[in-house]
Amino acid sequence: MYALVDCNNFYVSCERVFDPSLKGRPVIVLSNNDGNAVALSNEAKALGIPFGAPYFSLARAIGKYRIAVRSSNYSLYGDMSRRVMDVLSACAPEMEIYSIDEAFLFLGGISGVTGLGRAIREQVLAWTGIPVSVGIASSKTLAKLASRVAKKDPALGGVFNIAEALTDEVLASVRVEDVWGVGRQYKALLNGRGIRTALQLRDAPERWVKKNMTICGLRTVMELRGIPCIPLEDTPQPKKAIVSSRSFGRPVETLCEMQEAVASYVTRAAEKLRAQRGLARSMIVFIGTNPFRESDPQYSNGISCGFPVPLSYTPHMIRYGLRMIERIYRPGYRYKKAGVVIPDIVPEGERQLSLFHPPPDPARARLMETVDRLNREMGRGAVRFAAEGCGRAWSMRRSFLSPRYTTRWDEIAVVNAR
DNA sequence: TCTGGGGTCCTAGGACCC
DNA sequence: TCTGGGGTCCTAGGACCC
Repeated sequence: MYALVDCNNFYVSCERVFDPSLKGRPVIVLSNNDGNAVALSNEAKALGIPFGAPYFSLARAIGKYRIAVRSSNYSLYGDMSRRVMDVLSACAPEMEIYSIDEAFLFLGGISGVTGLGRAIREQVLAWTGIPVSVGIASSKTLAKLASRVAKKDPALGGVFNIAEALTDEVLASVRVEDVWGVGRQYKALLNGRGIRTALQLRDAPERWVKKNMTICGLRTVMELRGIPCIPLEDTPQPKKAIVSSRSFGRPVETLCEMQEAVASYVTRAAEKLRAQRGLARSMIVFIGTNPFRESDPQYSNGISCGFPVPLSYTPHMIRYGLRMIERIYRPGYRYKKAGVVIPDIVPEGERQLSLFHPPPDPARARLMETVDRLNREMGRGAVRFAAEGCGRAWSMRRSFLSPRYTTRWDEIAVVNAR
């Protein structure tokens, strides 16, 4: 048996733990750069605010319904996620952390799984303040579906074991696009064939599914039939690619500012790279204007560059990045976004040396270790490269940011100010 | 003034090899 | 008169997830 534990409205719940005045009110949390609503409290959902609505389009509703707004506070959400996962890891022999707010548990020969689900829910709530929904079933896809049902039906008390219900009725009540693995394109394809519910997808012909939805779609169907096909991945795999990109808080026009931004993104990507003990064989830099401003002249471009030897040394990578941005930058445009991709990572232990280049310098490796440790312990940006710039007027907007309650001493919650 | 960021996997087709 | 079979690697594009 598998359980899926899913935090309810996770970002909103994190904000509420430290700001109880948000309880019972409609609350939305915005994406980076205060772009779109990416988390909504139940009260906000009830007002009909759609997931992903652009912030500027919500101005009227926010005033009218006194909706509380927060910018994304990933320092806070990341730390709260770690706390939730810590609690969960003690509840089952095997666990897969699936996303910042979800984990699969493997409940192999455990009896009384529904009771265990209730205990897990109570413990997470008591120890972290985060409410969760628990779905239990014989496959991961069904467990996901069960947790959705648990979240939607308050009578279930947050826990639903699909084995204790009439499975056909449950599956008939779930729309096909709400099945894990069915997105927009497959919804259209399936609807066109008259398949509208999870039950109909479960009973669809295997050959047709394999042909039209690849082996992944077939796995989904088998999982809906209760046959587990998607294994639990209990050890996190190192990333095969690393991306670091951001939209700008305001349009950027000068090469100088673009270079600052690219240097910052390279720095961040290199940090992630070293964290997983990887080396970059190549790097891509891309830039673009704002496609939503159709009246503006549009330009976007990317450039890729292979390194003579794999590396993770930030100053060298910045030097490449600056050269690359010079090649694709064109004056006269209002740029909205830039980013850096490391598409092919090699493990540090498999470093291929070159006859024509000096071997890696241990002093440089120590320097990077020290920089990473300082930034880890004292907060990101404690040590920066000059190329990243100082003013950084282009950096992202976060107008409604809550304090980093759990990771910065100077922002810790105050219980009673008097 | 105004629309996010970071990932994964699968398939088809072409180049190339013996 | 007549021209196979099997395999790998790479890339682009498309689907999905949170």
